[in-house]
Amino acid sequence: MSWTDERIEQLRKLWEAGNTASQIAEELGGVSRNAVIGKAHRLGLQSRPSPVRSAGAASSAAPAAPAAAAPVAPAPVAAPVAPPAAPAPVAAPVRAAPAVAPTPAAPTPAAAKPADEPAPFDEDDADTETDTDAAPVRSTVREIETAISTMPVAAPQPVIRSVGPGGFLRQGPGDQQPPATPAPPRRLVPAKPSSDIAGKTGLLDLSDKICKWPIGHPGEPDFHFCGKPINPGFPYCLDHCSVAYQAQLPRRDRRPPPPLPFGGPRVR
DNA sequence: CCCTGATTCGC
DNA sequence: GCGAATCAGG
Repeated sequence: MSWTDERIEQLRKLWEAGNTASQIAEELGGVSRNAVIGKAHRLGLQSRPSPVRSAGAASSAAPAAPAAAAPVAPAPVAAPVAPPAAPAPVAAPVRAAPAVAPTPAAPTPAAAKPADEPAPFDEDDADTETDTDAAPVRSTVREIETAISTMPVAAPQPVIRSVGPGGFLRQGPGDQQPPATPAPPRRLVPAKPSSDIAGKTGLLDLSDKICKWPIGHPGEPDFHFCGKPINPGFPYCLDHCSVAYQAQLPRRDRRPPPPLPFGGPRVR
């Protein structure tokens, strides 16, 4: 994987936003943490508070700003509650709640990028979670511990929502609980060619004007698509957008996505 | 142990 | 220029 202009730009943004090298590496994909750090330095990106900083104080770069000016890596969970009285107005909450411009206006491709891909087929989550995740769970525990230990005692957690480009409310990390559209219980039914989909939006009826949210599952006799008018710029209607798109979390804080029912986008 | 960023150095 | 290996602090 090479450093294309896009990737360099992405690296710059993420680096300046205060993401760690590991997070950036995962975000970009195809590169290691070291690659990211190396590249960042070659690009002359300003170094950030490093564990190893103190040793060679005078060695190279500027002695890294007086402590107060660098609120860079806030506690994962508690961060956005009290923005530090620091210069940069926007940069603070990056880690816990990615700064998403609340402008409902024209969604730029970048801003419109949802939290990864929408994942309509998610009623399998529970299974996946209990069955397959042994390792991720451990790191999650660690993170929770860290979060707790760094959390202000009994801080009231305000509900923070960011507004997606279409104007819908993104779900916060804490409130993904009730999926707005609970998928119907799965029934295994042998695929039958045509059946009782009369009046419903079938595969062949899809266009870029209507919501492509699947109702039911492929192979079921009444499998069809939502078909309502889309939320402009998105493949789904307003309702389904609010289900499909959630605020971006740092990768390490996410559960691995459920296996896709079809070939995924790309395996890394 | 885990994490982090910085630096080195062979390619 | 690139990035793995290494270093070193938290």
